[in-house]
Amino acid sequence: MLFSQEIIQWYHQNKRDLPWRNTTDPYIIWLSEIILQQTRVEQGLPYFNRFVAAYPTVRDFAEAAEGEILRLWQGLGYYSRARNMHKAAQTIMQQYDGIFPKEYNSLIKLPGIGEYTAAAIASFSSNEPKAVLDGNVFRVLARYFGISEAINTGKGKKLFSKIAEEMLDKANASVYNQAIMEFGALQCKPQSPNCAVCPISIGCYALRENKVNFLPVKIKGKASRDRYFYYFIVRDQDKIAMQKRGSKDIWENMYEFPLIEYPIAIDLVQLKETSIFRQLFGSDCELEVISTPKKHVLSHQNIYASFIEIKNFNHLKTKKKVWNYVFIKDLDTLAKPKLIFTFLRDHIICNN
DNA sequence: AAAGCGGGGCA
DNA sequence: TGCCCAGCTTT
Repeated sequence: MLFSQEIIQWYHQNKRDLPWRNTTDPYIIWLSEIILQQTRVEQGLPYFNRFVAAYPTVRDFAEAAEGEILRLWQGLGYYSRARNMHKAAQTIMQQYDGIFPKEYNSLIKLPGIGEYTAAAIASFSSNEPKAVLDGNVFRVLARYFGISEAINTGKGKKLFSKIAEEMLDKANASVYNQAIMEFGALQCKPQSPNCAVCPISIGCYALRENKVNFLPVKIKGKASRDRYFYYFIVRDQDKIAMQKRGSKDIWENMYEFPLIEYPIAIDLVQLKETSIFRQLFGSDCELEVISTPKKHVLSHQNIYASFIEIKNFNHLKTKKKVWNYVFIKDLDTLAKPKLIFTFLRDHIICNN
């Protein structure tokens, strides 16, 4: 049997029942696809359900506030996805009269939609014959055909893209695309794939040559860099100082406590002597360490975060005019990075 | 072409 | 620990 037909048959027998598979509505499929970028199905599933409930139509999404969307996205990571979705939804209201496009060539122009996502939405919603190429497809193709070209170079992507298009069952693009991804996720897994019961083990290069654990090939990225964050808990009765992060760094537009970032790890005495600390808090307040340096790992950074409460703080004696104080009861309406909302939860300042 | 962007799960 | 996950955008 043909490669594509074997994969499709396997899919019909082994597929998971996932909510976004019961529709051809491109809006719903878009929600699921953006959420699932670089994200496991189990992690994304509860977010998908929340977004469908909160924004049943693309109009609802477009009319929401960015802060509300980010709050719903809180904890999922790669927050530019949420900001780009908001822009895309507004573009669809303006340029497509609120009708979510199904054509690859229209989808690819929307913010946050790249080649993979455009192919996925187009094929799932209207069976347009565009092959998806995600981490699963790279792995299945690399192993089955024995492709040792790296998957994260321009040359490699071009090569794999060509093979993916050749293997696509053009008359059944929707089912085939979902099938090969599901096959990669459940059967041809990164670690310990289930080669013993694989329907395409005959013909698999990697199994034959004992290279399953060496394919696909990926060029390693740069090592993570270390950053040292000193967060300050500044209370004013039933309020607490919060600030919104800017652009060109992690967690854009999300909220955190007043922060001093320092290039190296330092202790409280050194911290109080820094000019930035004096500008923010003066020199006659007391500090109490609430949480000693906690390592927060991102894909490309290690953040060592300390949480320090400022006592006896008189803002009138500093150059900084006023902090943005937020009622503690309103904290849960703000979108915060994981590092911040877990701190709040663990110290019972608010639930999330 | 390479870097930047989260958070979680698993061996 | 290192690697990977239904990748995209910016530099």
